[in-house]
Amino acid sequence: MTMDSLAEAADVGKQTIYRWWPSKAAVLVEALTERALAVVPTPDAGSLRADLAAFLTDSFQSANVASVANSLRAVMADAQRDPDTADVLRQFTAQRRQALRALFERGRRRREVSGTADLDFLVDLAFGLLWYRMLVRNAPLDRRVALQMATALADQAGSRRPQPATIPGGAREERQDARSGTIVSRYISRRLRRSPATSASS
Amino acid sequence: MTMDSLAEAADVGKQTIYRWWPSKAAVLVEALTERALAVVPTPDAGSLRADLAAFLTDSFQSANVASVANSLRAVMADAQRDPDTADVLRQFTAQRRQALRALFERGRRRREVSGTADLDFLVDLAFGLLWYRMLVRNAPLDRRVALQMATALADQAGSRRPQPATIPGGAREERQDARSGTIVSRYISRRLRRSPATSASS
DNA sequence: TATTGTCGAGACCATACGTCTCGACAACCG
DNA sequence: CGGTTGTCGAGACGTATGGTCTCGACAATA
Repeated sequence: MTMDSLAEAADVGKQTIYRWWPSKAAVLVEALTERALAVVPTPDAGSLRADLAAFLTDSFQSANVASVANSLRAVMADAQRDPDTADVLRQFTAQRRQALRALFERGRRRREVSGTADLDFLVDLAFGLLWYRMLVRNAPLDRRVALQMATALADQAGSRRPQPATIPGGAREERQDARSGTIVSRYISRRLRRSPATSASS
Repeated sequence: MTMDSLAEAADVGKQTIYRWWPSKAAVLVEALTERALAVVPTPDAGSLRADLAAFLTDSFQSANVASVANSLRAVMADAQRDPDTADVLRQFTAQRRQALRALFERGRRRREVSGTADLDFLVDLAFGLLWYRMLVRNAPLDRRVALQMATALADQAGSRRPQPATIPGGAREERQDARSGTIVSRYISRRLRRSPATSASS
């Protein structure tokens, strides 16, 4: 997924790509957005579970197409280093979350979703598993899992359990470490100080 | 999170780090593993939900410490480019999943978990949301969310709903695209062919 | 005092994003 | 028909970063 290989595959100069798009992430996300909108529509399937099953089946199937998954993985990786890429990724994921959230809101109008259900939480459950398995590659993302997810989400959405109240003093921001250095540099110092010969020198 | 900055922060030469660890990912994961084992124990809290609440509260809290989250994000990003880093990350996540899975298995002995519950699915729900919010940074990972997750997981684990059968022809492997090039290079070609002046040249 | 092994420092190589330059070519204009 | 302008493909270049290599310094030991 390098820009050189993309330019060569598209038979254009690298500079031409940068003439029309501001960054690598912009191109990837634009192509992915177009595909997502084309492939994963949200017709009314009659029930919340059926809506979810259709959306998730299509989404999971896209995650099984190598070049789609590779593009998503590349954007996610770059987003961890470049704030601009992170912004682009956030816009893309917000759009995808909104598409799924709309299904829950439709279900709410059908009285299939309880008034206390936390839709953001449920949406992130779905995309969380999708991204986790796509990034870690520890388990498949097949149709069975999509249906399982649809059932679990519809079940949770309908349950009338009260949500826990927001804790007043809850730490929302990332806390910077108190002591100097990161946990890693401190770990390195400590590990080397204590008889480095016993270290994991595999 | 560059190796130069880590070496400087630890007051050692870069080569010294590479003398005792095979790669950057190895150092990060070793430090993270030590911290995870030290900070997130798994005592028996009496019930499945209480066990989950303790584990998830601690895990989410760690994800709110900047240097821990940054290290995890760096390993995840590098794993998408380097197969060796991917292996190290898979070992780390497998260990974390096993720790959480053990809580469900304890719950199963307590008859709090139904025999048909898919523990791998439930475990990936939890870590999926944790990683998703840590990587995308779209919503907080506070104690309220941890408790919400504990409730939802305990609920799903106890439900006696039959799991969908595995689809026989389910595509487990990533399919390589049929046509040549990736969806991105094809998108670039198409977009530039059709009046590039109308493109998103923001 | 001489030998040996590890250390810190920094040069070095490879990769990849993004920029800059240059010659070619097509469209348009006088 | 010939000149101007703007975009194109190709590729050199700058920068950042992971990982390797080299070298002088120093500590332990005989």
